[in-house]
Amino acid sequence: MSKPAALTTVEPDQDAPCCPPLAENRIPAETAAVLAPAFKALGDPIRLQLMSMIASAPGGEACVCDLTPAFDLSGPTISHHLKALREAGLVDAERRASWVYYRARPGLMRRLATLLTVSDPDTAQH
Amino acid sequence: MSKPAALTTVEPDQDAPCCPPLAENRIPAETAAVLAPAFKALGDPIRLQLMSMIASAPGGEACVCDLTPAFDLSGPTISHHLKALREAGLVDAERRASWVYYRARPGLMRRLATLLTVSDPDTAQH
DNA sequence: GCTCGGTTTCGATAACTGTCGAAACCAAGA
DNA sequence: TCTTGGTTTCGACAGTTATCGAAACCGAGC
Repeated sequence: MSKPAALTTVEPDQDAPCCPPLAENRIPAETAAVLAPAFKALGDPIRLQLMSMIASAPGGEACVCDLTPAFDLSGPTISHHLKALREAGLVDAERRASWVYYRARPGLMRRLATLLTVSDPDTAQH
Repeated sequence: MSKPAALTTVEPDQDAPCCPPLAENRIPAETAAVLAPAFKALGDPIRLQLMSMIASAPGGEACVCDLTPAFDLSGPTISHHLKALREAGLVDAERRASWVYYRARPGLMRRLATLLTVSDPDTAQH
């Protein structure tokens, strides 16, 4: 590994063919291994809020300089959480001038949402 | 605490009014604090598979005796993971005769799915 | 009541995570 | 080039988690 110059976005098979809901078929171990890290990344209140702030930001992107002061945490700690979201493939980072902007990657989010989809009890047809 | 007789199902505000998608409004800290533990519970490959096996089981319920041998892990370890899902409010457990059956709680799952919903790029109207 | 099979709890241990301050890095401007 | 402000990385520490074997628990059946 030749020092990938920071801000790398690891993407866990971002564009894989989308998965049927969790409740329809037993998901294979490989799929679980790929998707669990994304849920794990969302499994922290700070990261969940960060994700929401980024995804709901006007223009679809949020500056770290806006994210950091929204929490009672140090800069390094916020950076650490953002890195976790990045490595989970949930967000992308881009540096422009002095600031770094984060943007949500809807692909994986959509895949997770589909996985959790539960058939409506009324329209269910097992 | 007077020994709650095992198999307690802690439910994190299961029937709270459902939340708008993560990408539409910045979610408040309280909501994040309530929902993050559920994502965290799904953030482990074993638990994700367990959840899938339970939710997709015929009749909507799965016996621990069927779940345990599906993994190369000890009984106590599987029980530990099931407890995590229980405490996250994702599943319910019921003992019938000698066996314990697990059943998915669709309410919270639906809430999580809604939270992750991303508006389709085509039909988006920001 | 005693035993037995299934399941959970307990106690221990190794590995991981969240947090911080210090240091390094990077782009902009003086 | 030097400084400055924004961001990430490093190193450390406390708290949490995954895993196991042993022990306890709980119904069923003898």
